[in-house]
Amino acid sequence: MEAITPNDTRGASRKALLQAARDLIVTRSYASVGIAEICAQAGVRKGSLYHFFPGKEALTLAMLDALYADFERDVLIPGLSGANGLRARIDAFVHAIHAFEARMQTESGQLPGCPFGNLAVEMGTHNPALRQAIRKHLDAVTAHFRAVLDAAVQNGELPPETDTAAAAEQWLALMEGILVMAKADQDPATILRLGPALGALLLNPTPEVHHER
Amino acid sequence: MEAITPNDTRGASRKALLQAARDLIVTRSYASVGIAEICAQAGVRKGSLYHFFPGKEALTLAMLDALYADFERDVLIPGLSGANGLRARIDAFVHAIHAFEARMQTESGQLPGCPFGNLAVEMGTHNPALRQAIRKHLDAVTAHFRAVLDAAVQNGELPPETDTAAAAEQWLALMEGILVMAKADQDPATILRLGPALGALLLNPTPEVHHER
DNA sequence: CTTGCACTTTACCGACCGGTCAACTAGTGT
DNA sequence: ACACTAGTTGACCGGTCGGTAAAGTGCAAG
Repeated sequence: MEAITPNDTRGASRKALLQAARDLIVTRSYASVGIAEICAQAGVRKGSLYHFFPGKEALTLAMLDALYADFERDVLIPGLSGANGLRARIDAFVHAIHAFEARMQTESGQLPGCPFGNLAVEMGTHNPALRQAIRKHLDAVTAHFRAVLDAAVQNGELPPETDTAAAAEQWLALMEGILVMAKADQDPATILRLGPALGALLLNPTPEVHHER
Repeated sequence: MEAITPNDTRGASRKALLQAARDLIVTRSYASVGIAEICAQAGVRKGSLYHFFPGKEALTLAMLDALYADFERDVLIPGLSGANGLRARIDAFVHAIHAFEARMQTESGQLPGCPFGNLAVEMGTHNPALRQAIRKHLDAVTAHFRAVLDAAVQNGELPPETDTAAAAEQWLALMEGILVMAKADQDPATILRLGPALGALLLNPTPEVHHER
């Protein structure tokens, strides 16, 4: 018999490795965290890691998938769908991000910024596999933003000719930039201070857009 | 006799080390570049590096000072002061950044993004000395942006009640975000595609600003 | 009882990490 | 001629890196 009780110890080491990799890499960086440290934190021997994953990169890829799933469930969807109206949704999203970063700083002593943006910056120039995986997750975030903007167009809160795809991309870019600044400050207040810029960017009729992509 | 001819070989190794550190760290990352590699690229033995610098961190700090000086001279000042009018200056700045990133990609095969933002992201959570040095350089960039915005207020292009300090910070945040996205894409076209967001953000009367800093 | 398999454990690999050291070289001022 | 010094050199340090290999463990199906 098999797979009837998935909630036993089967896969416990695998999960512990994914969680340890997440905790360490998110709060520091890919290169500064070693296999040995991940194994120690997970309470697993190195050989077991290589039983479940071909190597550090594959472990990180799997960790990012799980991280995005949790981020979508815990931050993205609740933060964007709670309120009604575009401005309220943007504000709610900013506060959801602020709460996430502030909690991380309380728990780990560090304000991590955006885990995906961080990895994109660190590995963008010399690890194509990781870069493309991150790119996919960022596109998924953009799709959520666009859905919110499309709803605002439907409501008449934004003019019907709004290029919601372009605006969603700008939304993500500004959010990433805000988190870079907050990380440089190591201060979650930076998120609240810069947050209003999102409203200024998204609630105004965007001038001529060169739609090239 | 001394210091009458600073253009001889005195300090040549030091300069070569700074340049090698810049080339390697800017196109990759701090952690992925080793002392040995920097020395090899500079044509200098390891012992000499430790004659001029106490260690890797100090070398990086000095490299960042030189990098900011060049960036200010070659990109910031020409890009911001050339044209007249706020919109034209923003556009010129975007194109200056685009040109810089496109040239870097041609020369080194990699689109590096913002070197300061990159280091802030990589070291922000676990190297306070580097983080604070980067914070200073980012503040210096913000001051340049603010001067441009103040001139626009003087011209009447922006309303007199504009909070130029806040707007300059938003300008930097959005620029950093655009460069994160461009690095994730490894495509300079992303800078031009997202560039118009800067105009949308800065040329509109920013709504209520919680001035807390 | 035995075979097979998923998983674990431990010892080990060569390469590289940042950093140290003492000896040496060459140019300078006295 | 001499001493001083800034700069250079190459050998060396302990520690860590990501990754490998082989033996061992426990459990479940036949």
